[in-house]
Amino acid sequence: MLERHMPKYKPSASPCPIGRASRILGDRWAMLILRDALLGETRFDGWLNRMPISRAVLSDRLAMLCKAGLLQRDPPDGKRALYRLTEAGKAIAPIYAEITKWGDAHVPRAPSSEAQA
Amino acid sequence: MLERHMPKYKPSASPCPIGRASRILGDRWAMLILRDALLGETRFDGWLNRMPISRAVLSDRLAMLCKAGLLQRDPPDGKRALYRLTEAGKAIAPIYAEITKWGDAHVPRAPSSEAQA
DNA sequence: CCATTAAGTCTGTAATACAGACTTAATGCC
DNA sequence: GGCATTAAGTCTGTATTACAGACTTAATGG
Repeated sequence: MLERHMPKYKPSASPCPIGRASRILGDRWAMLILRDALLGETRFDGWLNRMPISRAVLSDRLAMLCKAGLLQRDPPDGKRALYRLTEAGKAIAPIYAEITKWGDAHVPRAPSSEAQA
Repeated sequence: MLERHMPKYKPSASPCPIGRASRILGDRWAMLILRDALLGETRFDGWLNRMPISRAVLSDRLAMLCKAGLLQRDPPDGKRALYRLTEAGKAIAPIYAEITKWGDAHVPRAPSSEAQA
């Protein structure tokens, strides 16, 4: 059991709330995991099927989001767990509403190939 | 002139605006660069002095944000350039307002050591 | 009790990040 | 014009992180 990734989430001491938030939200997979959590996803394999993320990275990001206090693992250990949004996690909904507005208005879809998550 | 980084910004074909936006905003440095751009920063060395980012990565992210249409380099080539927010770039302000509210309410500051960007 | 499945870990390889030195062109000053 | 300064990078070598995909382990269902 070599603990190869341990950093997970290191909180920031920045006085700027965006600086602190960027440690959590400033990651492509974390943003997508939280989007699906807001849509009701709670299972490891659920996220795995929704987006092209590897098991190792999903495991890492879920642990990060738990440590940062946005998700809660239930039960805390063992295999068949649910990941649920905490109050802090649910509170990102307004951020996602604004990102949705902005993305719709200003980030055009790439022509084609395969549409990904 | 080995062009070692060329990917820069690859737009997403996802129908979900958050999926598309995550290619741009889902990066710690991009979030911080845009924050400072909203506060008026326009120069390469300005960002370099405001946050502990390396020159190579700053160069890469500014190019990405230009390619994604949030910043405009002026002049397009040459040395002493200004990076200015485009309309799409300025339009992220409401997102940052929500992140600020959320960060203030739900992301506590780490105890101490050095406060970073 | 046994098969299945959910939630991981492990291994090797490829990509990215980093610090810090180096380069090159525009600017200011005389 | 000539020359120092500075702004905006690139280059090199090393360390971290990501990735695909096989393997492991424990809970569940019958």
